[in-house]
Amino acid sequence: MKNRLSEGARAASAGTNERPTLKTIAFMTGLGITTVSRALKDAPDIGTETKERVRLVAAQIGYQPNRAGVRLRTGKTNVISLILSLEEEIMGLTSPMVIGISEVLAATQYHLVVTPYRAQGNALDPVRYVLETGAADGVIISRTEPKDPRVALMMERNFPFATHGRTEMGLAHPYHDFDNERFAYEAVRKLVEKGRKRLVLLQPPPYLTFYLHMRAGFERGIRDFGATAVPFNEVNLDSSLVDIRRAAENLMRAPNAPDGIVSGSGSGAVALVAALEAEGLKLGTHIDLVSKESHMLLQWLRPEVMTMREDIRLAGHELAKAVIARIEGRPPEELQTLSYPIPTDQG
Amino acid sequence: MKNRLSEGARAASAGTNERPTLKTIAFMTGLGITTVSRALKDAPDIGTETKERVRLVAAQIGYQPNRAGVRLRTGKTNVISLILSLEEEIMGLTSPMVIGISEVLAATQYHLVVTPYRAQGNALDPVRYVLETGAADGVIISRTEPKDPRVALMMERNFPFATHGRTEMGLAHPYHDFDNERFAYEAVRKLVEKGRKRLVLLQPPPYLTFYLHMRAGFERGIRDFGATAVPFNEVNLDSSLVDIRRAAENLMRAPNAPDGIVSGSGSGAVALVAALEAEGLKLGTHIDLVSKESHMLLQWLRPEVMTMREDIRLAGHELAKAVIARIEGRPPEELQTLSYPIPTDQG
DNA sequence: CTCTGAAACTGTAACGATATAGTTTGTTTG
DNA sequence: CAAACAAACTATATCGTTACAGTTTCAGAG
Repeated sequence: MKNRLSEGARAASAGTNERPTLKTIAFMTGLGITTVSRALKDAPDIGTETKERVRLVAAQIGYQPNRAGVRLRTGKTNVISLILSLEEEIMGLTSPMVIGISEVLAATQYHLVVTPYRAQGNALDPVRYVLETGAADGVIISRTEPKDPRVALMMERNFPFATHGRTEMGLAHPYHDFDNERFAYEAVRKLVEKGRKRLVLLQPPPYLTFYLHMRAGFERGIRDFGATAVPFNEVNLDSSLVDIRRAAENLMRAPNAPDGIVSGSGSGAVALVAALEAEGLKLGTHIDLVSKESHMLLQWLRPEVMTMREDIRLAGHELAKAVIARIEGRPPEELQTLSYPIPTDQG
Repeated sequence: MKNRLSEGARAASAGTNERPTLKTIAFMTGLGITTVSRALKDAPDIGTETKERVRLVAAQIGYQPNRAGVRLRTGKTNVISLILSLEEEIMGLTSPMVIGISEVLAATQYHLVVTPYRAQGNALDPVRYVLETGAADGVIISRTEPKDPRVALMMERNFPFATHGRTEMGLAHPYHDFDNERFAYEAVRKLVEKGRKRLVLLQPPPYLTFYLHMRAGFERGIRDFGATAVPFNEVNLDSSLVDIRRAAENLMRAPNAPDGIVSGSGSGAVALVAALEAEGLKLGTHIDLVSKESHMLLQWLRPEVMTMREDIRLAGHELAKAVIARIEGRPPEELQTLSYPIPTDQG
């Protein structure tokens, strides 16, 4: 008894600057540490009035559970890991994604840890790291492949995660995706409405799932609206802007050059525009361009380009909510969302 | 003895999937847990051959210290916290900054945690959070003010941090900054060389340190090169693009409109360009524009705009290296770096 | 042959939290 | 009135690591 009292006194009296722990509250309320812990968890075997008192004191002294203590004892990290490709910079998707996720996590106990990997070939490494070290309670990945080994691994281990992009493995998992099929289909429609017939798609690298979607939408559009697809496989959305520009310049000089282009990203469209103009072609006159974009810059500098917005920040919101729901045990089927191209006002 | 043996056996034999701990290694080598811990730390009271053996076994079974254990015992989190404004999205600085920091941290034991805050007025909250909960070993902040309360607080507590941007408090702390004075000075020089005389600056919000720098460079340029400064205080770099555009349109319609503009950011320049063109002005003919930019879009779509690059990814590198060095005890004076505007080839 | 000291190793407690298995108190019941 | 039970609370052990204070062993000194 005397023992506990003096320990408690130390915990409480250091006062001014020491961080309060359960022991501090236990001393202040005269209760046991276990009781305090259980009271704060609203356990059924603690008296109502006691819970009240404990909560009051805890709030008063600004108690916040020590994360290391909880993590060591329970394994719960209260961390969500965003695994991202360092190459993703090119697309500039990182900012709004990080911000979107942060906005949701800010209202929870979760922290966001960014775990990068260098090349597409190493995409599995950070996932393995998280699984092996238990570094997070949940993971968000992007750039999914139809048969994605990361998804396979996490499903097998029953580890909570959400993907930006879908897979095709017959496994239900949480995801958020942009409807690239629809985007490409509508893009073709717009071009054909402008009288364009020979169309090109600046597409994602072929191993990513959304390549399939965008390609499918493009081809469905070609069929439905009666246009012709011109091949353009020398570069893709992961290529450098310089390479895209060069390839596009060659394309436009070739016989049977296209008169309409669909670009899967805003930065890709910038390179395309540069190429077209270098070749002396005028947007809206000789050729038309429809592009997806996630910021507004293209819209402002080249209003002739028809754009459809993809809201990456929203994607961050959805993905964060999905992982958390998954951690809380909600079934994956309920955690799948799709967002649709937002048509931009044409000026 | 028998007791330890059986515990060790459990630790080791679970084998296939349990994560190895010091206990596992202790059992495998026949040593005590303390010895293993000290051996891995290369303590002087452990035999050379023993260290060798321990290291070998540890590597073999892929031992990685449990972060929660270390953190609970020592207080060392192995976390760097990047504190960022959710408003920063506008400028699109977040992507390359996060990536730059990640690239440096990847080679260390540190994880990157992103801690956001909503409005400029709440900038102190996340810093307090980190200090109070010991959530990180070091902090990176941006958008510094001349008298920055965050800097004051962390200096007072002797907490390791680095700032993106300088302060003016007579306190030496690690920072990385872009030389905005030089940028604005050179920008004015370029404009005057083009024959422009009446110049405007789209500047940062006045409470940030780099407002002072950019303003000083601009005014020094005005004096040295013999031009006139036209006031433009209705908007700043934090304003929405729509507001900047509207303000710029008004400005151009006013009597004594400027014939040269310096823009402190690429996205600001986009809004300015849109305004100029809406007013029927042609870049390079009626007016000239010099802008800082961190990506390449402006360069590609409006080569008439003279740009100077700011390498944010490099800033991330420098900041990450600086906090870590500070954590390791290096004096702040040695951890201050400046980067200079990178002139872009004009096409 | 004892003593000293260095080298090499180890047991114990503690960091803060929680799961588990209690204990205490008081009330109900047969 | 004893037995049974529920309500409210608590001691102990544990997660993995490290600081601290030992212990053991052996070589060399006296």
